Amino acid sequence: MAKKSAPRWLNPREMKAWRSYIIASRRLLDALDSDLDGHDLTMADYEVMAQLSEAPGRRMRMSELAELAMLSKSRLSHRMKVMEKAGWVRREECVEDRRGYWAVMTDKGWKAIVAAAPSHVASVRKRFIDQLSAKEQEALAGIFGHVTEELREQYREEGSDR
Amino acid sequence: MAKKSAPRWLNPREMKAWRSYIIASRRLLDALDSDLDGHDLTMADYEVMAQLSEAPGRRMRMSELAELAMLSKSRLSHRMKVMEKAGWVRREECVEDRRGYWAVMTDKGWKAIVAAAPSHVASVRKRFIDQLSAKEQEALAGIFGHVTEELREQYREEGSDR
DNA sequence: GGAATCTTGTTCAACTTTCAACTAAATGGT
DNA sequence: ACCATTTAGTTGAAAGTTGAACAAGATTCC
Repeated sequence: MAKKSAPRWLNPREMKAWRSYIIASRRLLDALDSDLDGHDLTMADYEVMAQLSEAPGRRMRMSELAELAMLSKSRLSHRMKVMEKAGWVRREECVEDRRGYWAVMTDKGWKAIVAAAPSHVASVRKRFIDQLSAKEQEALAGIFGHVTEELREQYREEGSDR
Repeated sequence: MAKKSAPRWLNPREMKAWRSYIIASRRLLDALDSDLDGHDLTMADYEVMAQLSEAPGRRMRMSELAELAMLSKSRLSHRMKVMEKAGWVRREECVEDRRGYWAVMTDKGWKAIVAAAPSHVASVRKRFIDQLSAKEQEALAGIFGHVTEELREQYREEGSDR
């Protein structure tokens, strides 16, 4: 990336945008994670459980779940083992594609996520969403929607050669 | 947190702001990290090196460095061991406070960060900053500056009892 | 001066994540 | 039908992270 040519450093405005973004993000994510402590969940595990809870039948193929929760297959596999031990999920062999498995949320898992959700949402509100005006929320959605879109496009362009 | 009372779920606008923010952030950070691969650096290590490179004499006390790079002391300690082995930094006993150490950037470390910086900045630009208009950059700085400020305040309030 | 307390930084053990290797089943072309 | 390739998912080892416990030096306060 950027093999030659004089580097264009960030000007003060750009630098301020970038720094305040990463600093706030790290602190925010840390705070949200630590708010979840009481429920024996990390943000990543919460995300897995939340996605699964919304799937029809509260079940989903491992790959799809990994995709939605933005985890590698390997990572999901390891986390599932832990959550399975905790009795929150179960894995079921998939009949249609016998290489695959279903991740299935158990009743206990459902109870756990239902118990955690209100406090997590409250935490997201308090630390972030309620700090923003409606206008700011819309601006944010616009900005980050665009960033994701662009990343996807860049990925398509570079995708092969990285 | 939020012991009782009906949970206020996120409305669509709020949800969209929140989701697009975390999704974009995860993908963005992943992309930036993978752009750094070629320099044998992670974002966290880059941050450590960058901070150190800007300190007077390119040296800083471990605690201060941990603070600025937003790492726990333990984590920094471990990373330093790795970077020391790579010859990028050195630890020196501190005379003024004999419990402490100086993290000192070596010439080799300086060369490494100088080599990595242009491509990292280019990557931040391409993936993020250059995607934003000046107005958006300012909006972002405002929003996240405020979030950090508020988190700091919340921490002061809760700080003791968590 | 000295006991209690705080701070600095490391270490150990437990846990989590990554990366590459692997099995087994599905798909596709000929 | 057959072989090559792709896809689903797991595994094991190595690397990274966390958090509590710790040693040793600083500070405070009497």
